[in-house]
Amino acid sequence: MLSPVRRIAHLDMDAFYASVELLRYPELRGQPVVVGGGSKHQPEVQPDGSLRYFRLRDYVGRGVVTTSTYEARALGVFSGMGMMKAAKLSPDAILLPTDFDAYRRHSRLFKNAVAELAPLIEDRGIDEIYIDLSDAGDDVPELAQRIKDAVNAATGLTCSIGIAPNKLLAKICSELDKPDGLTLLTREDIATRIWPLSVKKINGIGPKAVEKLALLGLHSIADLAKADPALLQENFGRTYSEWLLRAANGEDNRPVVTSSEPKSISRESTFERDLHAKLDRNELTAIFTNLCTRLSGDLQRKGYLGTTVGIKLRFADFRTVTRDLTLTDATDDAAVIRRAAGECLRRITLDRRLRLLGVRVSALSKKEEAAAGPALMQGDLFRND
DNA sequence: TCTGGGGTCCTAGGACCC
DNA sequence: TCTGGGGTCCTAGGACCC
Repeated sequence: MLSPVRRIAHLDMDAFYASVELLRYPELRGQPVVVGGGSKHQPEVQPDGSLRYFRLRDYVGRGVVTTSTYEARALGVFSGMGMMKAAKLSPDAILLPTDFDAYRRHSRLFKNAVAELAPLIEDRGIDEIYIDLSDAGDDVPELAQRIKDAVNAATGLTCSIGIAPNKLLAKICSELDKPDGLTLLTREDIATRIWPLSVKKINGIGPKAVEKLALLGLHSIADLAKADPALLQENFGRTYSEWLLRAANGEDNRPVVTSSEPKSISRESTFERDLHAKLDRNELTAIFTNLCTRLSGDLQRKGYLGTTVGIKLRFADFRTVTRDLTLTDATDDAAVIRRAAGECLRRITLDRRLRLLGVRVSALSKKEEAAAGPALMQGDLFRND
C-alpha cells in the first residue's frame, strides 16, 4: 500500500533569546547584540535616565555566546563561541545577560498560540517545534502563514517555518529562508535545494562526522547521497552508515512525538578558575553540596524521584569523566543525593585541577505513581522460573 | 583568551539470571 | 573437566542537539 505523503512543519524562532531581549530594549534593534555569559552585566541606569549597556570588550570569564543578532552574526559571532573570542571579533557589540525566565515565558506563549491552530506538536526545546499538518487539508501554506501570524501576535517575534514530507527535511527547510521565512519542499526539490548543502546541515551529523566525511572527500549532501555504501560502512559502521545514506536521500520516517517524560535531571557548574581537589577543598565541597541541593529542589518542584545518581567531572584539560550509582529506592532528597554523589566522587582519582562539577539523577519516576506503590509488572504475571 | 548548561540516544562490556 | 544462548541491568564514555 502506498502510504500517504506526510506534511511536517518545523518551526524555529528567529534568534530567539536575542529577539526577546530586543522587545525590552527596542533601541538596540539593528545593532550587533550578544546574549550570554551569565546574569551579570545588567544594563545600568545613568543619572540622566538613559541606559548604559555593557560591551563585549568589557567581558572577562569563561562564558559562551548563547545567541547573537543577525548583525552580530555578520561579524562572525555565533552561538557556542567563547565570549572572549567573540569580543575579539566584535568588541563594540552590546552584551546582555541571559534571562531564562523571560525566554520560557515567551516559549509558552508561542507554543500555546500554535497549539490553537495545530495541536500535533513535538517540543524540541525552548525555541523550536515540529508540527504534524498531514491532516490539515489542502491549504497547508495558508495555515502555515496563519501560524506565523499567530506567533507574532502572541509574542511580537518572528519565526521561520519549513514544510516537507518528514522531520529531517522540514528541519533543513526551515533554515533556507531565515529570518521570517516560510518554505515548502517536496521530494522533487531534494536534488536542487538539499543536495547542494553541506552535510553539516543534516540534523545528526555533527563536528566529528563532518570531519570524517571530509577526509573521504564527502562535503555536500549530494556527495554523501552518491557515496559508496561499502566505503561508508568501513568508516562509520553499519547502523550509522545506513542512516547517513537514507538521510542524504531525504528519507526519514520518524513520527512527530507529542508527549514525552524526562529521562534525567541535572545541574552542573563551570568554575571561574580551575580548582584543586586539596587546595580548594572547602570551596569544592560547598559547590558540590549546593548542586545537590538545587537538583533536589528541581526534582521536588517537577514531582520526580530518581533511582540513579551520577556525577560529572571535567578536568582542566577538558577531559570528562562520569560515575554513577543506582540506589535501592528512588529519591528526591538532597542529603541522599549528596551521599550517593559523594560515593561516586570517591571512585575518581583527583590528581589534576578541575573546571566543572555536575550532579545528575536518572531512572526517573513520577512521585505520585511511586507513592501508590510499584505497579505489578506484566512479566510477573507470567513468571514461571 | 579556547570551549556553558541542560538534555537525548547509542555502544559496549560485564554481572547476573534462567 | 567444558559447554550454550537469551535477556536485562548497570556502568562509562561519546556524539549530538538546543
